Amino acid sequence: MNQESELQIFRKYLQKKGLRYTPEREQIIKEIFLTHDHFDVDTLYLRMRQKGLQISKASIYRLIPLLIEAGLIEEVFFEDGHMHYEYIYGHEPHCHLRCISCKRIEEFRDPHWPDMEKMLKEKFGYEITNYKLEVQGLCPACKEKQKKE
Amino acid sequence: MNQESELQIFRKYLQKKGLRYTPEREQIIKEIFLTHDHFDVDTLYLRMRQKGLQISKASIYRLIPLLIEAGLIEEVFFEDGHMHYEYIYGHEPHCHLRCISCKRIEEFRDPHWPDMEKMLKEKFGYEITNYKLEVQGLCPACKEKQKKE
DNA sequence: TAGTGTAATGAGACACTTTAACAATAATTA
DNA sequence: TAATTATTGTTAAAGTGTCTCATTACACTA
Repeated sequence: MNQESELQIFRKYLQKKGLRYTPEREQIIKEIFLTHDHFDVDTLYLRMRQKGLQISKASIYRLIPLLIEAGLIEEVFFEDGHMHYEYIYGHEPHCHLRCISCKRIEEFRDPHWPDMEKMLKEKFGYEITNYKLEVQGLCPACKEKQKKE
Repeated sequence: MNQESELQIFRKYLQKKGLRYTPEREQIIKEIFLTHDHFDVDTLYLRMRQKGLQISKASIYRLIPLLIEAGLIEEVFFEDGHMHYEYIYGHEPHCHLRCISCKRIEEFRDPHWPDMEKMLKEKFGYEITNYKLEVQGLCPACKEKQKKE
């Protein structure tokens, strides 16, 4: 791929803000970018500890708003008492379809989004920065299970 | 209007579940339905206290999942460390457009939702129960303000 | 009407996530 | 080198939401 790497993006962002690129931040970011998946602070923290990386939770919490502002990650939903995040840079924008029974999450593209964005810009005058579409329902498997009961 | 009242809906729901319709629950529900607006637990609690209605927070917290399951309210977004809810029964389904600067929230209809719902049913086999579309951006006023700076 | 079982309540304790304060440390700048 | 500023880990604190528990209210039956 010929797009800028996440680290480059982030270093530029820090530089612009007069902030520092520290070893701790690098380790956290690399860990996040390793899986390119949903994550939350606690599992990220534990995963790093298991690898022997000793980073305090506070540093993770402090890093998250920076990564969000740099456009690398995004809040996706609040569940089980804490926020879940998602790596987004270089990913196709997508929506979440979650089963209310088994909690499984599938991703899908919203083909209408470009139209919607245009409408919101024209009709409401907004400068759109991001959007989040979350659909809840029963997945096929859980639907079957409910029938049998 | 000739639709069932919220209280009727809720009483039916309780009956079906073998739960009880208590004065406390009635007071909370009436307070929620009074404004038909977004709310969170703490402000609802304080509002009731100011009116001299003494309801414990625990009762509000306990009631919320019931109201959600009865289809009367919905979680709308998590902000400032707590969840915000919205009365939905009898309301046109709508989406939220929020300004990241002034926090103002506007509502709009998503004309593409019926198509999307159909697609998700057919392509993913889901039985859809609800959807939440939240768009963030800069409102016209804040956009102007930023230009001047 | 009395008795029994279940649900609901308020109060407070509790668990948990996230933020803040602080002193120590590292990087940057003059 | 000295001064400044950002960052870190630790610890404390704030805040939300859940749980426990004793008590109360209700529904049902005898």
